[in-house]
Parts: sequence; C-alpha cells; structure tokens
Amino acid sequence: MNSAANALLTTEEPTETGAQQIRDAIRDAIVERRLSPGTKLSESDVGNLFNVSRTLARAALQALSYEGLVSVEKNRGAFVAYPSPDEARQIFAARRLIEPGILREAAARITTSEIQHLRQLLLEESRLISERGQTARRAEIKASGDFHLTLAAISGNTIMQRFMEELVARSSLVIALYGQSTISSCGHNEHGDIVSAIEAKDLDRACHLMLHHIAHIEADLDLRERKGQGLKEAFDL
Amino acid sequence: MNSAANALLTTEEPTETGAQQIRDAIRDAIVERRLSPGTKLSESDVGNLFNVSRTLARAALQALSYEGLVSVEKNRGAFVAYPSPDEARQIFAARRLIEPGILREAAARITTSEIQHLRQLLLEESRLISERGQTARRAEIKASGDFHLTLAAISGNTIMQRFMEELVARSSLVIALYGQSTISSCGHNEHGDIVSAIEAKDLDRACHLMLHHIAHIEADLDLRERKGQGLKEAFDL
DNA sequence: GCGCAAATAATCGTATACAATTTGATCGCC
DNA sequence: GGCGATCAAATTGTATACGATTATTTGCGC
Repeated sequence: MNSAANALLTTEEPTETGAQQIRDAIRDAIVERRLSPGTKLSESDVGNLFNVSRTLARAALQALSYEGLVSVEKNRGAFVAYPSPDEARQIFAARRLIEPGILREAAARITTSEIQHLRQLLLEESRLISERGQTARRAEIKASGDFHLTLAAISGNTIMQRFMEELVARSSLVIALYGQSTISSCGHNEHGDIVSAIEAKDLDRACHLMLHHIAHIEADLDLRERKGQGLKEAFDL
Repeated sequence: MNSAANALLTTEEPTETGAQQIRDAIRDAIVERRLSPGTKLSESDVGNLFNVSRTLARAALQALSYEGLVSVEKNRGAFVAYPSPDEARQIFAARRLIEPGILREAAARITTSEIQHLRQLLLEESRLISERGQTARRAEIKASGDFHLTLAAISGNTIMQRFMEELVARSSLVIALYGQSTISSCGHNEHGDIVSAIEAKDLDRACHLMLHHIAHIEADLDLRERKGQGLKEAFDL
C-alpha cells in the first residue's frame, strides 16, 4: 500500500500492541499470497518467527480467525483458510449486496481531493500492471483491493469499511484458490470507468459498473466442486 | 432465544472451547442489558466469575472487542462498549444498507415451513410484549432481534448472517443508551407486516416496510451529543 | 485547607510452565 | 506381510508468574 492510500485507510493509533502487529503481518502475507491456503500456522512457529511467545502468536491467529482468513481447528491448530466454493460464492454475493450501497454513499460525500486521490490510485495500479516480477504482482493485488477499500473509507461508515476490509481480504484468498487467468484485473479499466461515472454524478451507472466489475471477477473463477476435496487438499500439500 | 429459533440460527459444533462459552455468556448479558454500557470488565473479575484464568477471560474480551460490543483500552482494561451518537448512526446506516438486500435474498429462497417458523416467532414476540416483568422485557429484546437474524439465516449467506448478528447486538447497545420510549417495538406490528409482504411475494413492499421499520427504531433514539460525555460516564459509574 | 509529588495498589502485557489431546511410530500378533 | 494396540513426540488448551503501565492514595509543603 502506498503512503497516500495509507493516509485514507488507516484509522488506528500508532502504538499497536504486539499481537496486532503480528496479525497485520500475517494478514498481509495471506492477502499478497505469500502464504497459500491450507498452510499450517503452528503457534510455536509463528511465535518463533516473530520472536514472541506463543501467547501473542495465539492471539494473532485468533484475531485472523475472526476475520475468516485463518481457520483454527480445536486441538489441531491454525491453517490459512481454504474457502469452499460455496463460501466463495457467499463472499461475492455479499460484495454485490453491499458495494453498490457503499458506492452511493461515497459518491454523495466525495470531495474533489478524494477524486484526485482515487485517480492517483488508478495510475499506480496501471503502472504495476505493466511492470514485471512477483513483487509487482503482489503490489497489484493489494492496489486492486485498495480501490474498493478507499471507496468504503470515503463513504464515511467505519463499520462498513471494516466489513469491506474483511471481504476484500477473503476475496484475495478465493482468487488465489479458484482464479483461472493469471491476473484478475481485466483488460478493461473498470475501476477507472467507475470513477468517471462518480465524477459525472451518474450514480446509477456507477453502481451498474460496480456490479459488472464484481461479476467479472467472479466469472474468472472456477468454482466447480472438486470431488474428494478433503482428500485432494491433503495430496496437494 | 427459544429452541425453535435456535435450530435455525446456530451453526456451531456442540463442543465449544472455554473462551467461547464465556464470550457468549457476556454477549448475552450485554444484549439483554444486564450489563450497562461503560461497565468495566476487568480480566481478573471475569476470570473469577467464570472460574477460569485470566487467559481465557482475556480471550473472551478480545473476541467481544472484535464484535464491537466491548472496547479494550490499552493498559486500562475492557469496558462494555459505549457507542457514540455517530457510531449509532453508522450502525443503523449499515442496517439500512444491507437489510433490504438480505430480505430480497431471503424472500427468494424462503420455504413454507420457514414462513411458519417466522410466524411462530412473531407470536412468541407479541406474547412477550403483553407480559410483565424484567425477564419478559429481556426476552422481548432478544426476540425482536431474532426476527432480523432469522431472515439473515434464511437468506443462506452465513457471512451476511454473522454481520447481522454483530449489527443487531450493537443496536441493542445503542437502544439501551439512547432509546427514549420504554420499549422499542412500536405499537404497529411491523415485523408481521414484513412477513405478510414476503408471503404475498411483494418484495418491493417488503423492502419498503423494512426500511421504515429500521427508520422507526432509529427515530426513537435521542442522538444529540451529550456535552462532557466522558465526565458523565465517570459519574454514572 | 489546598495542591502537588511520591509511594502504593490495582490492572494489564507478555512469557513460561504444565496438562490434555492428537498424531505418528514402533512393536507384537495374527 | 498386513493389521491392530500401545507408546512417544508434537501441538494445543489452560493456568500461573513476573514485569510494565496506569490509577489511587497518602503525605508533605505551602
């Protein structure tokens, strides 16, 4: 995330308690796909990795399980979430349900400086698309999500913002699991079109574009049920 | 919650780990208003109360803070959340944003047995309204929320269901703080009207009624900013 | 009597220790 | 050689202990 986006998206105080730092670090790793779905996150390993005790590692993993990014199984341990096709559909259904509303709210309150900010985000995004390398790909994934999160931030409803953060992060997991094309961003500049519609005060069109945008992302997924998924999962590890 | 509602709303496995039991117990106490906003929840006290160590008490409080029902202040402790007027507005804005969508989804998938279930819920609710006593009041509060939660459950989207659980619980806190009339349920049987509209397959009307219903609840609040709120809070303790 | 400072008490933040459960392996038996 | 039971290793669940931070009270000076 670039610092400009950071300014709009972060609302927390500077002093984070240890567990939160670890939680954020692991979350970033999951969202940027450095950690694959199903990966085991043992409390000891996490603790050693960050040089803290199991207490903090456990707290971080618990927090991530509330966000749906990690699934903790009683007496078995924590794993990077492995969302089922049905779960994936629910995530995108939720996004289709709430993002139009967020968009309308955001469009009603948006300032010219915030529009500029969005445009700057798009510029950064397209620059990353043209770049090569794993680092650029990861940054692109994050930037793509930041567009939606920034809209939520502009809407001014911190509750919906937090909910969108969860949905965007989980979407990243779903795309990592079921995405077909190498990169989810379509050839069309759909984010840019949405900003243009907002700028033109054409809310209906903006919502329409948003719904299509979400549909496009979902269309790139292969959500067919794997037969014996539980078994396959074990083999793939 | 009666056992019938329980059958539709609960999705968890029977064996809960200790912290979850404590979390649920405290959440119920908050939602049923046995715990007032601002009440201090010290880790030691909670632990002693449930005969567990601070570790579990802390985990439960952390979980509740993720749900927005408890606010933990670094090095100061945990308190039953004391939502600001602005926060209250955001909670209801979020409900206006998502409940129509949930309602449409639920109406599309609802079965006759689920409609019967809803009607039974309404019956129970009206019975509680006519009854006297604190116990009945608490049950009524819960029943009123269960109507919205049951709709979310019927919608089939567990993610939206969980989000609604959070919003309904936080709404209870807001009403406890800012509600003016002794009881939030209006004279009109608004829940019943919504079910009727669903039954008649008149979705637009059902959504319209839902929005009005939420607006009515919000209209009963006095969300004017209290001057010196922080001080007042201290005195009220 | 009032205000300020230092000591005291209470509470949280984190680490470590022990108990319980699960997983994997070794050994014996069929 | 295959199968089952028992045992060992690893991991989680929970409790306790200690250090750090904050709130309170006490005592002194004015």
